[in-house]
Amino acid sequence: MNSPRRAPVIADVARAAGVSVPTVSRVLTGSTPVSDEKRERVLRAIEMLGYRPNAAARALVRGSQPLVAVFAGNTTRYGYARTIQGIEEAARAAGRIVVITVIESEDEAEVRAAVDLVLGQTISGAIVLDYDPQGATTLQAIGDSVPTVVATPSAGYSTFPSITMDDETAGREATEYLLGLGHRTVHHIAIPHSGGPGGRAVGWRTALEAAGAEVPDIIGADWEPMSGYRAGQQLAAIGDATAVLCGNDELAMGVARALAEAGLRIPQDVSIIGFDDQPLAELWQPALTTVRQDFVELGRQAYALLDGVIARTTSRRIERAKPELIVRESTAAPAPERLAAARS
Amino acid sequence: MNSPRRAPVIADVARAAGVSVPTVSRVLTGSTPVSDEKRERVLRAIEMLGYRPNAAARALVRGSQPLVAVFAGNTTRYGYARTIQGIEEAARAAGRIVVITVIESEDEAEVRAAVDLVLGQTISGAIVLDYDPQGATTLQAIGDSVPTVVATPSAGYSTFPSITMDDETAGREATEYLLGLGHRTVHHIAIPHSGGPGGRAVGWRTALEAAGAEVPDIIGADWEPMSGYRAGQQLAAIGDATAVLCGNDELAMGVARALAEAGLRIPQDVSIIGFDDQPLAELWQPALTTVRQDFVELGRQAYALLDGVIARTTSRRIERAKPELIVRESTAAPAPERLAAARS
DNA sequence: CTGAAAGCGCTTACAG
DNA sequence: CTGAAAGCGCTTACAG
Repeated sequence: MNSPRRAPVIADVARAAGVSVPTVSRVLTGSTPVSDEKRERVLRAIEMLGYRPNAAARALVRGSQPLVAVFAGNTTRYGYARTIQGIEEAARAAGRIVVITVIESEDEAEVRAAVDLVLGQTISGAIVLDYDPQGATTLQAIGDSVPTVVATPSAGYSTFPSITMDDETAGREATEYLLGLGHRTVHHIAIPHSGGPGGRAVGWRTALEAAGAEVPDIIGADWEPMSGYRAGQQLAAIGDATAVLCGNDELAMGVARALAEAGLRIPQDVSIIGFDDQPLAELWQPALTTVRQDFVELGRQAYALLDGVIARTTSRRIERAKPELIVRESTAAPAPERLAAARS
Repeated sequence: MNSPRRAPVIADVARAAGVSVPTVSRVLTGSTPVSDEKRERVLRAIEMLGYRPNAAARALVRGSQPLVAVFAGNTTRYGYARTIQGIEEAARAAGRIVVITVIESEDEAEVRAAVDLVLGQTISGAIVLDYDPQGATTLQAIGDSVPTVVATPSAGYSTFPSITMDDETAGREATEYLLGLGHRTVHHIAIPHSGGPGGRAVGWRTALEAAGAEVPDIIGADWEPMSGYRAGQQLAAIGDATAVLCGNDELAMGVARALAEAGLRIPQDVSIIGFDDQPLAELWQPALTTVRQDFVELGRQAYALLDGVIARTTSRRIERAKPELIVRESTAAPAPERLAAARS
């Protein structure tokens, strides 16, 4: 049942249908009219033989395959996974298939090897998920060899057409919300590389400075919940923190657990805001206030942009997907006694 | 910076190096020895021109591309995402790239369209993630057109070479553990399609029957936490439940929230076991007892198996990845008063 | 509308 | 070790 035999080729179809090879090709591509009678015969032969055009041969003459390459630092973290989902959906709907490559390190040789492997394919275009430093290295390795588009959380300085989420505004608004609740300042537990231009940390700092609030040191973390847990322990040790903005929801959950273990109540003692609104955020106890990001839509837009770039209809348009603050149970005005304690 | 120009072809390299085209091909493939001097010249020309072999041309003569297709019902859910991660890692290490296609529905025409799109490519092989009913439909659409392997949670009856997790044993052991703690019976909140041969529900039922325990009706759910929440509300309404085995961790978390809202304590009133050990499970409060599944490893094994099938070294070997029960805080012996209440 | 011819960029025998 | 030739399976002008 699973031992491949020689697949039929276009000549087999032509023979079976009693027409020439180009005629079969014409009914396949629809490029030129074909008489109803011959078309019928061809279609029947295709059906009978189970013929499928050889994409490699087609690509060789056409110059490209209906392949779109996605380069990502990761495929399982929430933002990446969702963006990829959006890209795949849009690509499939457009009749293109997506090859996905994980760029694990920033090492130039490794990046180049991974990129070359893919660029050896006659792909139609590439989408780079520029959520981390590998993104820039990848873009450099791709160069101008293929139409390329980038999806990025922060409005960087990329020369490539790109779709960005407005992370800076998101960070600013979340911080302003907390400040508006009466918090003296807001701590920030950051995912890696979010301090660059247009990043969350920039918006957070801007809001703090505009309000004349003290700007605490950023507590660094990675993307994993356990890292948030450790950051939460640091935060608890600070003692006077009443509000914290976390780089993603997993971090926020880790922080929440660490604070709870330290005897702090959420939101009475400390308010927490996450980022992403992943499915568990609303079920967490207390339900997480968070900045929702529509990654699936970002992915769809990235595909659409690439489509335009390939067709040369668009070039360097920058779209922005708007993040949205979802207020739930993990944020509140600071308790007066906690504020007083902090003051002392 | 992003406008492609004509890419150099092998003839350009040959000309620049002052050798014939086949000689360039020989240094590229290493199929036949080439004099050091010419090899040097060729390598230099390749470097200078930035030449990359055209994979479509290569595929046309070789009959296949270094492409492995992955068909999955979903790319973002924990098990799927992790399995895909394992496949991608292994494939990249072996110099193959992976195209991923989501099969959304069971509709035969849709499945066939998606499969045909991919099979049109001269791929080396395919891996089907048979975690849902689409899996079977996909396998049928692929037929014997290409070397194919399946990764599945339950030891089904597939005629394709496959890697399975031993879901039945996992379900049985988790249930036995709960029974051993003193619970009278164990409820089951099931993800879709887990009741088939080799499935979790089978192991659960087996353990219950072996212990002479009552077998409660299965509460159906999907994979999302909110669905677990609703199932948890149903469970709370039952009143006498003291233990529940959930089809995945997200479900377990939803259940936990619903039970907590109903005033039930975990684990004093109700013990909960999840499935997967996703990263948040250990941070949940109380930390979730769960059945850990190594999906990344499952993915790697699936790739290795496919590799063997392509090379005709292996054929229908069945591997089993062993799930492991991780005991944490969400399970305990039932409280005597709760047992008494249940009895009345 | 339709067939014969050429060509896409490579690799693989075939002769040396 | 190396070049000239053929061929992989398609599509695209070119003539009718």
